Amino acid sequence: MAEQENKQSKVELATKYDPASFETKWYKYWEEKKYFHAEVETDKKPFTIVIPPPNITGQLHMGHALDNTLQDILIRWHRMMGDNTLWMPGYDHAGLATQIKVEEELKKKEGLSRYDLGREKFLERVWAWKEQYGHRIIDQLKCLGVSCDWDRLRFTMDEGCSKAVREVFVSLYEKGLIYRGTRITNWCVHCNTALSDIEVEHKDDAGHLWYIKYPLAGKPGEFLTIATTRPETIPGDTAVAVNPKDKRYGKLVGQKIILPIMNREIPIIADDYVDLEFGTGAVKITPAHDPNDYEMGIRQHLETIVVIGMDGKMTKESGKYVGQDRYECRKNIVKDLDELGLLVKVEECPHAVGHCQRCGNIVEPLISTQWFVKMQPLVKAAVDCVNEGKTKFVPERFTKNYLGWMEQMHDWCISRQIWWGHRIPVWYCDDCGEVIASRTDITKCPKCGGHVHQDEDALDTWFSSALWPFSTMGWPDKTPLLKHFYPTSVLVTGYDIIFFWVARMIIMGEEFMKEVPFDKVFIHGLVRDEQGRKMSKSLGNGIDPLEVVKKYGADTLRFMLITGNTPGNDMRFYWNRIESVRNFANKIWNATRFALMNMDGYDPKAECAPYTLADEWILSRLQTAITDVTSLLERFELGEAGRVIYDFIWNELCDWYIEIAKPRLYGKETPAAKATAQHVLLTVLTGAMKLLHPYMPFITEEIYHALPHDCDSIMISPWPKADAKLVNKQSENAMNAIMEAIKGIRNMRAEVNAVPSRKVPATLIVVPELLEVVKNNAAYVELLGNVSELTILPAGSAKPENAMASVNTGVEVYLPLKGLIDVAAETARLNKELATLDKDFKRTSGKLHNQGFLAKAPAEVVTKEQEKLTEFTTKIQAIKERLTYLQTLK
RNA sequence: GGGCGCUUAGCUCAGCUGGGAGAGCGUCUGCCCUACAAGCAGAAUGUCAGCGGUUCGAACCCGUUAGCGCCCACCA
Repeated sequence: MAEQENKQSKVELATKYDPASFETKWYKYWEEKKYFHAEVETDKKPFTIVIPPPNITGQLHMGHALDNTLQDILIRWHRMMGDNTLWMPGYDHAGLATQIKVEEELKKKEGLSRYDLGREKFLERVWAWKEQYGHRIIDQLKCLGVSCDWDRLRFTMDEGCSKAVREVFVSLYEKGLIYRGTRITNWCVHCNTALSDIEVEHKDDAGHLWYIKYPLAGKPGEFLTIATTRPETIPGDTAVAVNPKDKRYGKLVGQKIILPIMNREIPIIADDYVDLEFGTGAVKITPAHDPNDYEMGIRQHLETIVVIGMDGKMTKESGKYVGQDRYECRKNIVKDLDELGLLVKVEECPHAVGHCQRCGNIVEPLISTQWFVKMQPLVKAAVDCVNEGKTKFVPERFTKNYLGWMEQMHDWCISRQIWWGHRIPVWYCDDCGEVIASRTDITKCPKCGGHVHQDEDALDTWFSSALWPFSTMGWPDKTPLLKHFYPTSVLVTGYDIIFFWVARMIIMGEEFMKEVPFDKVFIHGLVRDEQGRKMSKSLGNGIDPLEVVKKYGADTLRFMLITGNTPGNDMRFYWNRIESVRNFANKIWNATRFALMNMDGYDPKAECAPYTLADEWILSRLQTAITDVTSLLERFELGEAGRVIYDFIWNELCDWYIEIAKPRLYGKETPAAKATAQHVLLTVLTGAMKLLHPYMPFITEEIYHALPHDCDSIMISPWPKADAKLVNKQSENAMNAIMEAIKGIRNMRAEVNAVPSRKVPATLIVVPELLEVVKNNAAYVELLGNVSELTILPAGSAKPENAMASVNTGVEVYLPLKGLIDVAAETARLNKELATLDKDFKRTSGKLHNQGFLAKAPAEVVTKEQEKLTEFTTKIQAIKERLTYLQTLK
């Protein structure tokens, strides 16, 4: 029997948990077995997630690790639940970001700009770059263990996604929801392109407010003082405005001013926009360089003079400043005004200045011709569906964020003056001037047959991202995939891209699918460094997830990222938390080693003895864990669910059950008893591994295979279901009482520094309802309390003399430590306990004497309080008796 | 100018629909006991930011104040 060839017990596990030795192996195994792949199974419930596509420029960072672990947990859990589970992966061409990267490389290696190469050649380079690096992040994701359906890997610029982009663009154009217009927009003079509003980051700059005298025309020596933060735009002024209600300036409206330096006459006008309180109440108007002035220019029919060019340098309209950088010009103009005696004063004026999200340079509002999406008609459906709860944000507070942003959204500038991306599918006829938006490329004008040329610009990257939930599933074709898996179940992403991405997906989903793209939006926070700072390249404080995986394993990183924080909140990365999770993995590892060491002769069909109290208890606890974990996962409380699993494995299974089961497993009882213990241990360990699998896929798979198992992989094994027949509150209560008694013994032993090698006798005095069960399980107390001689007496029995006492629920414990009792210390200890109990007693008793409480509190709460009161009373009485007794020893 | 979040043990954070304050790390004590020293057993430590309210009962709900942080916003 010793050498019986058991398929399961021959697997040897190393003494220490070494994730590197098996993680790669299992990932390959899963891929080979096609476990990640999903086909449409119409008889099953679909569960779908589309990945937030990482950029091809990207390296995996902690944000990705968190985001994808969250998704993987949900995906693996649902797959085990038997759902038809699809995780659609892909990556993003990241237009501007990638272009900048390739341009930098080109500059560095060959000293060339993209213009030197020309569009076609440059794009070849970007595609080459994409081929070389694009897959890097995918491979990195695999190291984390994510179970995406890689057979369906998509790219925002692949044929299908491009087709969807064209369809959406042309369709919106035909509906009049995309238009081309010349207006003031955010312009990055460094990246040389227009930007949408949200690509501009507003940061407070330590600016100045310059007060400048503008001479009144025909009234020598008279001035109107204006205040400005941007003196370099003075050459472009075409008016000075005051508020019509402003009594100070009323009579000046209609008069002219001589624009300093330019010596050009401009009118003084009245406009409600002007704030009476700010500055001097008179404001210079530069329609070409300020969004508000631009609006006013239109209202008031003002001239528009462009003095800052698209390159950020002053134009010839600025006169002598031509060619100067805008900030160089600012200094010079201030200096010149000062010399002219027109500078009144300068004030500190911190104000928000827009910076380019990509390059960090200050964005310039400039007039250019761009393509826009008209948002107002699209917003309503996207707002309604959220208000109606068709899409729910988790945590809920982000709903308000979303709705607030939607309400005040301006039209979306979608054209970019870049080459890498989806080229705008619009052609212009050189002959008749016809503008043609087309789903397919055209070579001549459909109207006059004339020559056509395509719009030079590319689309905002987020335009294609907005279609991701359905473009990846084959839209605009009516595919079975789309029919079955759309809308997706949940979208997992950080709060930082709700506006960029989530909002736009909802808008496009509603418009083109007439359905929300996802039922739930699960929002998480940022991973910060130990000091709470954002991880960034410039700070150099980023921690490479792959480094963590290499040192500690993907499972450890995953579990650490998910636990100990709450959905939607930022978290900090702590190496010591990594270590503590690694210790947890090691704990599991060794518990499994222990189980395997004691599986000799294990036969699942062997005759078993009846369950012991500990068996009933741990099986009952497992059912509770299953119920709790499942319901927490349903509510997206992944951190709490993780904690429940951790506690169950470490504190209940390892600390108590395994210890208690040892004698049976060591064969110190009957073979049937051993078989039972083996069976229960395996059942519970396997159940726990299943619960843990979504969090720690690798170690659980390794262990699953080491133990007797039913499936080829834990990841396709069924998710545990709580068995009501195994829930046993009575056993739990009895076991709790015994555990408390053991703790009492341990506590007292520690007080007197009784070394484990020295066994001590003990006496238990037990209430009637527990007497039987404690007697039957005296062995637990002897074993874990390290007791030599255990005496069990019914309540009311005479208490042992010269003994330390510990009063627990239902069980009093006495350690007769001959001559060892330190009466003073013992008295102090008991007094302290008494004080705590006294407080508890008073609070509980107070409640029970409160008519309001008795009348209004739920019956079960009242009952519970009554039970507590009895407990406290008994304990207090016992302790008091001891104290009296101790007095006699003095 | 709006909106949101946070304030709980020395540190980092949990505490889910109100009903006896928790974890990890750190600290202290004792242990290499045949799964695990990446471990075991035990211990200490909290006016749950302040104030007011609702309630029989508040860390939790409402109001308010303070500190910190974030997001949005076209007042030069």
